[in-house]
Amino acid sequence: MPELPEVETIIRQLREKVVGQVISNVQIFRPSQWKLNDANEVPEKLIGKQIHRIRRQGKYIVFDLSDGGVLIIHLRMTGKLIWSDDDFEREKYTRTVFYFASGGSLQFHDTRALGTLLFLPPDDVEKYSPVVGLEPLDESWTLETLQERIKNSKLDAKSFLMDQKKIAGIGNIYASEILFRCQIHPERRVNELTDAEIKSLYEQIPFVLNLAVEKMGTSLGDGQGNFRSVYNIEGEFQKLIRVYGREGEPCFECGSPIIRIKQKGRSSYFCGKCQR
DNA sequence: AATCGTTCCTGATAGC
DNA sequence: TGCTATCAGGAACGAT
Repeated sequence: MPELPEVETIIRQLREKVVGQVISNVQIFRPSQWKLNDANEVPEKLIGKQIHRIRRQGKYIVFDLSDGGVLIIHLRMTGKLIWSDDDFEREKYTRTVFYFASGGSLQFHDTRALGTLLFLPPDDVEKYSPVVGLEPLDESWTLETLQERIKNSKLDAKSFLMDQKKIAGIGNIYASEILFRCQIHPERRVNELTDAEIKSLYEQIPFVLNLAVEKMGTSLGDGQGNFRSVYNIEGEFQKLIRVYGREGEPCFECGSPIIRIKQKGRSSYFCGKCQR
């Protein structure tokens, strides 16, 4: 499932292939995934537009077009963006394909079809922007701003990390991994954390996310959500996973079995001995 | 204003 | 064997 490191990996690879390119065609096989748009009108509005810049906002992929318009894609759980230099076989779950004037195409592939796409013409850009919280890899990431957000929240630590309006980009895998490295129990209320624990979060959140970017993301299991980058290759961070998906297996630090609980309907994995 | 529960979707898996 | 029920997950949405 693409979280910040996976989306960052994707946009870095997309920049090599797509910036400066002009969209020559758009094929839409699942119109319902286009939000706030009549999908029928999307191709004619996008054809001829040049990709000026590609950036990431939380887990959103944002394409800035040369005329001031914006294309926004969110991959949710199973979305993938796969580049092809030449002809390709359209797969069963290819939902939208973007073609480019100087050759090549980008397939939006999404098994569960929960991903979303959105086109904003120049006049509408101001009306809509993905609402995301602190960016852990930006200069705006400071101990003071994190402390302030934590003090004003009654959420448990896991839910706090997952809340995109608090911190942008952390999903289920990295939330568990970060809390393990900070030795914080996922059910602790954030506004009851010690200063040392908040400092640990402040340092470990960008550390873990940066490390995962270096490893080009996490590709776990062989299920629908298994991450692939733009060139259809796996990441390497799964080799560094300490707790996620390891229920019942021994903690690498102390040997006691990793525990799985549900918080807000999501699985959390942690070591009951190492995390307090 | 902050937080909670429901909904979207489909392949894999468990249970009968 | 073949069917049905449940689960996984992020975020928009409406309710509290």
